[in-house]
This record gives sequence, structure tokens and C-alpha cells, in this order.
Amino acid sequence: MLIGELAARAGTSTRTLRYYETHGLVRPRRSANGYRVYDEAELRVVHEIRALLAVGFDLADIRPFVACLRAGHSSGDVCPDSVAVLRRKLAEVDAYLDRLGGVRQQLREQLARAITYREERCLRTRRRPD
Amino acid sequence: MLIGELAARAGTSTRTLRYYETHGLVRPRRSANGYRVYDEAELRVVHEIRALLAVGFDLADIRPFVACLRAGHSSGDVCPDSVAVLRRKLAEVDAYLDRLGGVRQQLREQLARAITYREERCLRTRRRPD
DNA sequence: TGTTGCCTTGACACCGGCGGCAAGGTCTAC
DNA sequence: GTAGACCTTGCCGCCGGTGTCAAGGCAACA
Repeated sequence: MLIGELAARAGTSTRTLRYYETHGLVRPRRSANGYRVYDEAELRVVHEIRALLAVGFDLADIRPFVACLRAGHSSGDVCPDSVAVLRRKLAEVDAYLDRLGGVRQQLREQLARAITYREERCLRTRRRPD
Repeated sequence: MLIGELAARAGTSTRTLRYYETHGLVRPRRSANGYRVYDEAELRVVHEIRALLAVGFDLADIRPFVACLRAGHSSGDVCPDSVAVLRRKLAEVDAYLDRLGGVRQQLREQLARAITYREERCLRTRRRPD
């Protein structure tokens, strides 16, 4: 399978696949003319990468999952390094959820104050219109 | 007040103040020698900018708040455009909280599956150690 | 043999909020 | 007059995941 076919089947671009390669995530063989040649397993790898990216992982975080797949496991999740990343990411998400909850609270308060202010001004204006 | 003093008092850098200026958020006069000159009100403006940035706003979102302050209001929140931005941001934060909640759920499931897998493998290994 | 369509590497562009450096002007103090 | 502490504009770099273009090689079919 050449790069164009893999890109089409994985729903991404050749540019993206080459980028993953420079970051050590995808490892094609080379044919005699220098073309990248991928086997079927790489399709699975690319799907794993795309799925984790969609969740918010970056390429460095994804590396252990790919290594896990490549080590022959049916899922990229089950190796110790992957589990460590999952734990860390879960903690990050929890922390971010906390922070975002605070932001939400602050926004609601700002909004409430602003609207209160505008209502009060409206009432004053009615009593003494300009 | 020159740019260095404002930067120090606002807890930021001269580079940052010049950057805000290129984006139309801060408006210094110029002295005869070309130096930027800020009055006290600009300190308030810069504080508003920093506070909103810290919450996660970008500079474009912040513009109405600065305009509101500059229009003489004691708070940047109370003008219609600011309120509109607050509403939009609140909606964005809500949406992101939803999404992040989903991500968190997925991470927990992946983690649970991975750990279950490892425990099962561990039990098999005890029965038939390699 | 030419056209078409794939492939290769390399490099620039983007987004946002700056950091940091260079080359030069200005003001103050000694 | 000179040191040094300010100021000016302008430009490159960063991060991450691509899009996009250029210039060229290779394969297959008319």
C-alpha cells in the first residue's frame, strides 16, 4: 500500500502521514524506487493516532499507544506506558474541568452583575427619562 | 507615564503593551520625542485585558470591554457588546465542559479496560507462570 | 513519446500571545 | 563627553498539526 492509498483509507492526507513519520509514529518500508510502502497493520496504527488526537492527546502522548499496538497487542491501551499516559491525561482533564468550572462560575457572575446594572439603569431612566 | 512604568505597574512587559497597541486595545499619546505616554486610566484598561485573558478570552473578544471602560463606565462588563461576548463565552465554556466531560468518561473507560486486561493477564500468569 | 498521475524532499504559511534581539535615538548624571 | 538606562521600529522564533506549493523522479498507458 502506497502513501496515497493509506491516506485515503485512513481519511487523512499524505502530508499528515509524512508528518507522523518524522515524529516516529509510522514506519513504512521503502520500495526500490524510494516510495513508502505500508502494510495493513499501519492502517490500524493511523486510526489509533487519529482517535487519540481527536480526544486531545498530542503526538508525544500517543507514541506509547502505537508502540503497544506494534508490540502485538490488540489494543494500544493495555501497556504500562499507555496506562501511565491515560492516568496523567485523566488527571489533566480533571484539573481542566475544575478550572473551567470556575471560569463558568465567574462568567455567570459577571453576566448577572452586568444585567442587574442594566436593569437598574433602565428603571432610573423610566422615572427620569433623558 | 512611559511604557516601562506602565508595564511594571501592570505586571507585564513593554513588548506585551506594544502588542496590545497593534491590536487597538491600548492607545497611548506620543511625546515630542516619540515616546509612548499613558495616563492613569490605561492602567485600568491593561488590568481588564489581563484579567480577561486569564479567563481564556482572546484579544478580539476583549475589545468591547476596553471600549466600555473607555466610554466612561466603571466596569467593562456593562455595555451591550460586552454582555454579548460574555453570553457567547459562557455558551462556549458550557459546550467545552460537555465535550470534556465526554472525554473524561472515555478516558475512565479506557483506563478501566486496560487495568482489567492487565489483572486478568496477571491471574493467568499466576496459574501458569512463564 | 507524451501525458497523466502517482511519488519524493524541502520549504513557507497559519494561528495567538508574546519573548528576545538588533540597530539606533534620547535623556540624565557625572 | 560618555556611560547607562530608557525609548523606538522591525523582525525571527515558538508551539502543533497540518495545507500548499515547487521541482523533480517514476510508472503506466495512449
